[in-house]
Amino acid sequence: MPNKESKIPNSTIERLAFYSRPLEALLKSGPPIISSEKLAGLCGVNPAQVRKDLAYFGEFGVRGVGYEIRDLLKEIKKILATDRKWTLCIVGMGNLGISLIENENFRKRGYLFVAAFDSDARKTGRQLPCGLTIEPERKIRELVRELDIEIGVITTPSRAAQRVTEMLSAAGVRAILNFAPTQVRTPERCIVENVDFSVKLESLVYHLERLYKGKRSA
Amino acid sequence: MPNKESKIPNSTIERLAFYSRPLEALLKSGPPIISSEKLAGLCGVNPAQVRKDLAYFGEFGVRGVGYEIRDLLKEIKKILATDRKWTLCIVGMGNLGISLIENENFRKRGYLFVAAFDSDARKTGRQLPCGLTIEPERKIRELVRELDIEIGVITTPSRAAQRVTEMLSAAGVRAILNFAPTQVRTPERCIVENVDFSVKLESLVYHLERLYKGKRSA
DNA sequence: CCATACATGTGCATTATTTCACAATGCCTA
DNA sequence: TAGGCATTGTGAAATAATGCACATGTATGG
Repeated sequence: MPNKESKIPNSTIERLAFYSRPLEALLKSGPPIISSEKLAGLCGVNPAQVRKDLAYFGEFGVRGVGYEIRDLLKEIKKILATDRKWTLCIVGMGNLGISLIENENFRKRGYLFVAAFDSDARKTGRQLPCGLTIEPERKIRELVRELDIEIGVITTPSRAAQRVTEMLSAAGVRAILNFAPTQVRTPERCIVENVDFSVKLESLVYHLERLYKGKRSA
Repeated sequence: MPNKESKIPNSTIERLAFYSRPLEALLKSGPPIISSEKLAGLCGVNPAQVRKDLAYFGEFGVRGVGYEIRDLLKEIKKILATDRKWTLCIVGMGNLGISLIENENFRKRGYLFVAAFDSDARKTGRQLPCGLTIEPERKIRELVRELDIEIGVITTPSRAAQRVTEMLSAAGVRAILNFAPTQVRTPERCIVENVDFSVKLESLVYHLERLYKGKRSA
């Protein structure tokens, strides 16, 4: 693995994650080999794209044959660093927070929620179905260190997101997944990814609207 | 508005939605005017990008001055077609489904959930806090027509996503927002947007891992 | 009424990403 | 062991997105 990795598009990384979905499904019930063309078809992308994305990281296929699904999946997981466990905490135990922490998919993929926080005193102390107890926000610092938490997930209202970001990164969290529909600024070396549902919705209605009124522009 | 719109990048559309967040906040408590530089700063993008994104749709600013926040927001909403109400339904009333349907942000932005479906007979008939009753999936066809539902939101497990997509699009839904971590194929003229949390998480851990091991590649 | 300051709108260069198209290469069969 | 088939890996072309830099136009102050 040379330093070819210097400039890998972020979209490649997201696609790798994306490829792994159908691969996992095929692992159970499919043939042992898949071609870039088949995989591309399943993911709705171009076959050359699949090959190029993989080529950034090595040669995983066999010419004239294809990719062994089992191996390919293992390689992708190694690349993405999902071949190990990650410890997470979540801040903001509203409906969304609860749905994430109870979501089996995360656990299955090695993302372990080990702490849950909320600022609301009526919620703290309550035990969740997954076994965790909701802690007050002031314990963030202590627990992040004690439990060696690497990633923080924010599911608070927008107005709290910046404050929580600062608490988390000050406590030593290295990355943040932010569900609040607001841009958070991170001090120093802390990575953020935003997930904003309504941005997707708005992109959807934009396109919808153009379809209604005949696409009479071309 | 000429046919300049023929080839507008999708990223422009998503950014427009993105710009509207800080604008809404500023509307309440800020000055009435903003420059592309300020807005860009708030959104973490390049000022020229902001101007170019807007320029696809018209001239909304005043040279030497900036953009009037109130007007700009109105224009963006017009562009995105969020200046009107949209009717939605949701399929899959697990934790995630509930958190979406109860989310006030959607209602405030004009996205109205008017029906909720689930295939589980233990859930159907139950009334939600928002007032809706969970309906069985077989009523999708009937209710989509009756209530003139334009957008379907899928929060089912992966294995059900494709089936539900087909039911929705057959019933006449024009667009689908899919939260299941799987690629759905839409028959004909139905638009899909996917929201996949774990893809974001995996992109996050990829970058995290590279930071740990010194970025000794450049 | 002119000069100055400021910020937009935009042509163009730059950079990034995607796709094509084909040489390289491993499998299989005879 | 050679020849044919299939599919990868990859340079080079095409396409797309971003950012610069400046001409254009507006407001303001003397």
